Amino acid sequence: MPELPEVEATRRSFVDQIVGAHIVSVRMGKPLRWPLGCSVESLVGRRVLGVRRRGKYLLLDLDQGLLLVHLGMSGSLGFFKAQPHPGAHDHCDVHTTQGVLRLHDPRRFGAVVYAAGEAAPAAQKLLGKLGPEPLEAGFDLARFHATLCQRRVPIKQVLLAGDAVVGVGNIYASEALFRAGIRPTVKASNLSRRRAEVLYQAVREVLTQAVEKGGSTLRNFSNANGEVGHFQMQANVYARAGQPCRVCGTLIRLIRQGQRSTFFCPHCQKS
DNA sequence: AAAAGCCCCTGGATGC
DNA sequence: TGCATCCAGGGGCTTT
Repeated sequence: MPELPEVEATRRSFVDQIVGAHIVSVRMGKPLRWPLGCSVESLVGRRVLGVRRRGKYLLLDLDQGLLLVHLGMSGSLGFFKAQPHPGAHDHCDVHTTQGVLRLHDPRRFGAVVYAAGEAAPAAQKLLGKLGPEPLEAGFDLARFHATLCQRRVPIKQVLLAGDAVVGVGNIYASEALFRAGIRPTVKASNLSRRRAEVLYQAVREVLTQAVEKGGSTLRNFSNANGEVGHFQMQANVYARAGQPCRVCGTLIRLIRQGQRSTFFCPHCQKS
């Protein structure tokens, strides 16, 4: 369940260690969600110029092309100075002159994809339809509200869809709606401009706090240095069904929306 | 164009 | 103790 905060925490945990490194070799394990899109040999000798994040994707900029990394829902990256023996769920090792970047992903919903450039079809297929970044200046309230107005489905599902805003997954959608005092079942197009603004701010605040806490570690997420996140300790609703709301004491409820669980407080999120 | 459902995968929890 | 079943869910894809 890596969402924006977990992906950003991961990025920060290894960017300084890998920048400037040259790729020595690449080992792929079992098939991931998508094929690499190039031969491993063709990556040898390339230099890592930087690591960026777009939504839940990490972009490793190379001196020629880039690697798109997605953690899926069970993926995590590790950066090791010495080469560790690969385990059963280590499906991609990028050996560099400064260490080994490893993707560990038991469920293999993750992916490592090569693209010749950000505008290349391989990259555009994954990045082309992504909405605005919530923590950047380009996240525009008017545009956010306009997108909500077009959607007749529950607001929770719009937050997950990735066109109004990127990086919000199942945990932070529930948390942001709690913070905004909005019931997850409300039709997105029914939200007033004022309530859209409250939600817009709530999304930014929740994600910002989560990034500061290093993300959430519910099962086994850790950043590239093996450090876990701590935001789950302050989750108000996620995974708290049947427990009292931290604000009003009402029992947190669990419902299903689009085959996913949603948590909310019936009292704090009346409509 | 929007919406709903499918499907990829495996570890962990639950039930008998 | 063991086996079957269910659930977790990101997100592209297909179908309605």
